[in-house]
Amino acid sequence: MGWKIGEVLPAIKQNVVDLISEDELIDKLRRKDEIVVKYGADPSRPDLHLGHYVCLKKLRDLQDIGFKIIFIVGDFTAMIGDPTGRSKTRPRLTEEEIKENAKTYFQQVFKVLDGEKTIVRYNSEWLSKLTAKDIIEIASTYTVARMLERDDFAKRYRDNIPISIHEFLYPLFQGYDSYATGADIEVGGTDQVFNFLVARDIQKHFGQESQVILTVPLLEGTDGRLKMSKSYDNYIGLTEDPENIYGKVMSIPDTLIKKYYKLVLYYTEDELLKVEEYIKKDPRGAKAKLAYEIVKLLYSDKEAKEAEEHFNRVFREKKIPENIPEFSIPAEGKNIIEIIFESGLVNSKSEARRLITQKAVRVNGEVVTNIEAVLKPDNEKIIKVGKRKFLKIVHK
RNA sequence: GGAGGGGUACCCAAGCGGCCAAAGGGGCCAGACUGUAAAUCUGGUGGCUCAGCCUUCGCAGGUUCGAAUCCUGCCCCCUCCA
Repeated sequence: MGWKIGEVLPAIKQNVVDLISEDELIDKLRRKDEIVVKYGADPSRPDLHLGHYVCLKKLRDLQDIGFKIIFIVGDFTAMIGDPTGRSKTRPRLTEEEIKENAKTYFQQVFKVLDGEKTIVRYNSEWLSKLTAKDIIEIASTYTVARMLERDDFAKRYRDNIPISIHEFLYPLFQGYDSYATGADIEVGGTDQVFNFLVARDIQKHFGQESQVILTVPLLEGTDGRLKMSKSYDNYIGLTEDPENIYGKVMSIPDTLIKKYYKLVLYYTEDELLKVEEYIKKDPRGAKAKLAYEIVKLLYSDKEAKEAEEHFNRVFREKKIPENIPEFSIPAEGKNIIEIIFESGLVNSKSEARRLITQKAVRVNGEVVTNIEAVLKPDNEKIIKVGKRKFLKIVHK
């Protein structure tokens, strides 16, 4: 069949940071009819966010070109548990939990990738069969000095923060995954370059052609500083409801607007020039359009419209939202603190008390100042806590 | 294996017998100002039956009227030597 390199290459390179190396890629395209693309996923965290989307989108590009996507679920490492960092041991997952996570995982993944054409493999298939002898052979391909080149290892070593021996094994096993699947290309975020390079050496060691590395930029989260991640709580989840996605996009700093247009909406350079003008003229408008388009991308035009209407209603016009969770109280009434605690709006009664003291709680628009206040379900009452938590009081 | 240093709240980090629910910073929450932007200012940030009480300073005991602070044992981390 043969690839039209002139057409394929620009598509491959769009929104890519590292391509190691272009020559090798071209060489592979010339020689091979089937190009295997590997993507590794961590099943211990099944919630995907926009940061993952950037990567998945790139995989989709490659899938549309006609490459074969192999999606590897890292169930083996998830079962062992990877205590990266100081004292936090990652949860060890059982087989059932992994299967369960994988299910929700792929519901999200196949919003972007074509499920029919994607091959899913679990790395326990081959990793659990390795013998001590095999593992020593794999480990011998790398030196401690080279391992310490990895950014986070280097930093921890320098700062006297412990590094466990087995942590050195993970990059090696990831590399072995590439060998086991015969990967021609591996795709991931820029923070993966080191691991991907290890894979090249391991493939070579076992007499296989080295994979080409393709990395996409990391997307900063809603705080505008750190990469989007669940543990920084700055993420926009792919399965969050439209209202939340819209709201969260609206809360990103202006400096990020263009990047989101580029990486999530895949605007071309020409289009981005226009976006830049738009941002300069009307930053809020540019961001609202971004929020709209992202919801549309993940859901539909209809839901994007609704999310926008909801947002404008609640945050611009300061009106109450259309759908408010209800909480029933008995006819004789109930203390305000108990209401907002028991309904789950806050985590403790102390917190409820604090918020009232800070004038953050309103009933029908009136600031509540009295901690002792008792509400009765006689007429319609809407409680508002902070900027975005609402509760409707109903009779039991 | 030997010698020394260290484990404090979400994170970093002070405290080293009572005035410590524990300084300071970051983060986070709330309020003001806004465009749910940035910047800035203010307050808050263990729990509860909240002017009081209860639980927290690696874990378990002990000394004391009283311990995060002193003693003993254990666990973990770091550095140097081997």
